[in-house]
Amino acid sequence: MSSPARVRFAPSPTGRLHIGGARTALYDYLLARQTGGKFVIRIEDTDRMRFVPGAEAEIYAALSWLGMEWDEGPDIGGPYAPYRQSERTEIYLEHAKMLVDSDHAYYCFCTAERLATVRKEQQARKQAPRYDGLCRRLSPEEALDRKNAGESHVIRFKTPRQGKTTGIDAIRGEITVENASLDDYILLKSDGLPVYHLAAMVDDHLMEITHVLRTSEWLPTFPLHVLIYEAFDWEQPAWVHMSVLLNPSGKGKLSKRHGSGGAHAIYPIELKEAGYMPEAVVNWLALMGWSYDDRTEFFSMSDLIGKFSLAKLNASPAAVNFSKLDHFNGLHIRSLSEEDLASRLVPHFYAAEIEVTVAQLRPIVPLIQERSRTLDEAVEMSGFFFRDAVQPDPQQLIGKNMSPAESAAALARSIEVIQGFDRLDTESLELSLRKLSGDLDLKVGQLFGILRVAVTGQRVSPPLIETMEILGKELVLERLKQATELLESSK
RNA sequence: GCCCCCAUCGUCUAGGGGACCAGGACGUGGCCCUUUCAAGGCCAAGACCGGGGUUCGAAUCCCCGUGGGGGCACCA
Repeated sequence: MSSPARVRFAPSPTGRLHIGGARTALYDYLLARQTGGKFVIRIEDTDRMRFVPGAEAEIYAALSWLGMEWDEGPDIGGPYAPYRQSERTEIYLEHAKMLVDSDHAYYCFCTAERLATVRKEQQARKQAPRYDGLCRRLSPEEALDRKNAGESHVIRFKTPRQGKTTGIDAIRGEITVENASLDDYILLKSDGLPVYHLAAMVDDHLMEITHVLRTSEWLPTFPLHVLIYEAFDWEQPAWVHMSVLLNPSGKGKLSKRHGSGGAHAIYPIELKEAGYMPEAVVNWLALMGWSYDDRTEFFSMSDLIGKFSLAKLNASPAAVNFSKLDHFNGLHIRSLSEEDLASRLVPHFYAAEIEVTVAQLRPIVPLIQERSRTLDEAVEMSGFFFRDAVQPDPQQLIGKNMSPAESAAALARSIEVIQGFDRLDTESLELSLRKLSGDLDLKVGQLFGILRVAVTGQRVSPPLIETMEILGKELVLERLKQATELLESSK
């Protein structure tokens, strides 16, 4: 184990937390827990225009649901508070001024309009859009005068015009760019608030972040960040640029909605509502861009904490595969205790307007645990247990290769057989019904199929005999009779 | 247009010069089991982007091409 890592998840509250962000947070969390370090949350809310109320709350909710507890953050504080960038504005201003004083940055008075014009001209000339350096040439005295006169200004980084800058990425090694390809990026906006390039660097340093995990979208400006650290004469953290998540088609960055036919949720909170379990989502997310070996794929959070390693992170982008999430969810459902599964099912039954208790659910859990891939699927399959009545499709009450009359007769004979029981017990009930199918010269599947639809109202259900036992003699007879009538009246 | 990154089955990946006529998983197809659906078991199809090097030897190293992704805001 390496020395304790201080890692931060630093989302901006501009929208909902999606699975890409959740995966970044997961790797942060794993690294922190594995090394006995700290997992901190920092909210990067320096963009007032894009601020979305409620976004921060959902970030917390999603991380909590996924099982990642943080050690420091805006809501719980910590030794490096405040953790919300909008509450740290003086710090950034102070640091921006430090860079001006050391000649690593300068005041710029260009208006947005001028910049737009310059950019347009450059693009027309097929040149890379970049600041033309007008204010970089101002003398410090003149700049200070204009600034003191109250002229609106920003602070720009004085990117070296010559040479190259190299940064070390933990996944890919050296990343080198020509400084000339970098811009004199704005560090502090005219509203006095910092931009990511300044705020994140300052905070990462001040908060003593040891590993910066972010997506590869930051690779192009990575050398700039290295330069900023150098300008402050700070020690570089370990830089880790993870690959981005792609749409299932492999075309383009993961976007809000997509789908071949149906759309899948890309927000953890929606996944939760759709019946996926946090353990499965974590397992699934962990494997998008990271792997352990050539065969192990089932991981609990504590497995991951033990086995995660930056060295096994993959540099190439990964297309999201939702059918694999279904698979993992099934795996995790099956790994739960029956008691646990029952209690997790309760809210999903409520969502389907079926009010049940864990105790009521307990007996049916063994019947559905092996055959459900999502919690919602389990509800769909077993909802009939708790509904007052079922509505079978008359067409489905007709057995395979059978006439309606033959089906009705089979139903009638089944009723007789069941009436002979004091209480339904699986062993003898199965024996009796199998015998009946022989007597009727039917295949077991034909008879059971009819009974299944009659009793559950569904073609797909848990095993028939066990289902009947749980339903009980009275209810089974009632539904069987109802089905018979349905068959008669639809002739 | 410029810059950066990436490149193994449809998808996620193992592989870091000989152990590879390339392994696992999802998905797909088939079979078995079977009261439906699952689960489980077995089997099958399915990939090293192309071209040059380096080397006795390249999926693995280098170069070029191509393809894909990302970035080029007073967003993050």
